[in-house]
Amino acid sequence: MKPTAPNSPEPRNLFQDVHEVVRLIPAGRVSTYGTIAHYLGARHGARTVGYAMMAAHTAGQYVPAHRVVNRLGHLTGRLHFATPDAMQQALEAEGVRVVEDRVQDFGQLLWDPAVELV
DNA sequence: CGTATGACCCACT
DNA sequence: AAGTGGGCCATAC
Repeated sequence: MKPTAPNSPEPRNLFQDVHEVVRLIPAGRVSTYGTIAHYLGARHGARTVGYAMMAAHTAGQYVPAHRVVNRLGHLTGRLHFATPDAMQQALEAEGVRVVEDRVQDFGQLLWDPAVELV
């Protein structure tokens, strides 16, 4: 990869934090980029969270990126999965109803780490 | 080494 | 009230 700085034993990039938070999302629940970003303390970091999702496949651990949607409950990243329907099928497999790439009862299924994770 | 791109959200005019 | 631009991190060429 790339040689890290001599004083950086653990490069805790924001991407790593995002990946870890996403991994904490329980099955059957969904979260949003803005919510995670806000939890990390980055008001304008929502975009960075989205970038982290795309780079999720670079993480050593599995990241349930299918449980992360935009604030509108829209499956924005469905085209980035192995198949266009992989995200929707994964959500439905967990009991999440998805219609036209839109999560039903999104407000109820929304998982906020700052609230649920106390 | 510098430039460009990529799953978004909020604030301002 | 609606529309537009700005702000952020990391990786690849």
